[in-house]
Amino acid sequence: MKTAGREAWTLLLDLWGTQRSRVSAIAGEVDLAPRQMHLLRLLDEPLPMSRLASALRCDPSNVTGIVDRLEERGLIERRTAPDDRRVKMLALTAEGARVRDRIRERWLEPPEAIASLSAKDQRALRDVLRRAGVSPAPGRKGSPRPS
Amino acid sequence: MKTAGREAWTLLLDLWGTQRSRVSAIAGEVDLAPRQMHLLRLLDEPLPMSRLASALRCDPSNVTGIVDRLEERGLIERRTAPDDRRVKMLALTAEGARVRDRIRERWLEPPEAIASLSAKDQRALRDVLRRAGVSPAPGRKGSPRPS
DNA sequence: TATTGTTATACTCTATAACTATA
DNA sequence: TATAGTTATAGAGTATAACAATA
Repeated sequence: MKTAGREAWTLLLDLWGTQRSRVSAIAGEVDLAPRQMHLLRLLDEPLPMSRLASALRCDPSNVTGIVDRLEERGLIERRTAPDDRRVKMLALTAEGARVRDRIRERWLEPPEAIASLSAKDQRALRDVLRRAGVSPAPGRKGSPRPS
Repeated sequence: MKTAGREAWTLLLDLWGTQRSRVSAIAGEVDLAPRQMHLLRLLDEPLPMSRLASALRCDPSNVTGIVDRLEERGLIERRTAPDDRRVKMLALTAEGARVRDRIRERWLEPPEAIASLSAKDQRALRDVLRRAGVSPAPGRKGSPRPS
């Protein structure tokens, strides 16, 4: 009964496992630590630091350090929000946007296991996952599950 | 053309993103740090430390510390291999096996997004992923892609 | 009073390089 | 010489709690 769901999940976890090396590899290519790479990857429009903390699913106090290092590298900058001077908006510099684009390009490239599927299987996979109603991380466009 | 594969991959990454909180949650339930939880999760038969390093995809020097903490907690023990006295086999204690079982039970429980799919969709997902030929992590049984 | 971000603290994870004890 | 594991080191991520500035 639930067997198919459980096996599907196990296979997803295995596929996920192979991605650990990918994260290090991509981070290494742009000479950033993994979390710094992820923060940059998630940034489009300027966002308050608190939003990044929830996108990265970590405590807000961590974001301070990650942002410090990205700012030292000249990839992002902190801008005090005009309407509420407590919040700081994180904005990409021109260089930061270039690095982010490079990260995304690599990040969104499907791994061999997915790329080698037949076109039909790829469509089937996409359709099932759409129906699974996964909500994208904050900072990304996309339509969450209909209510 | 490649659009379906790319969208499928994006959806998988989103689903993956939701698992970060799950890891912390499960680790918290058994009062272990995330990597300690993962090492325990991967252990069945006694394995040399080097095998765990590759299963965890990290440098062997890290395994020393992770194992130290698990050993202090009485969850695993180091046994010198009789045939090659350089290698240390990691073996679960009785308590370690109990904790590992609890971790696995939670770990293999499909998240809401998968569990709420129709039985038909779950089977379709499983079948496509089987065809994707993902190899499981070392230390697990399972048939890798047929050659 | 409540909230945003920072700091201080203590711990864990990380890779690199040098070391040991075996082989 | 080569390999399995350790130690030392330095840097990064992690949550908690206390704090400043602002609301």
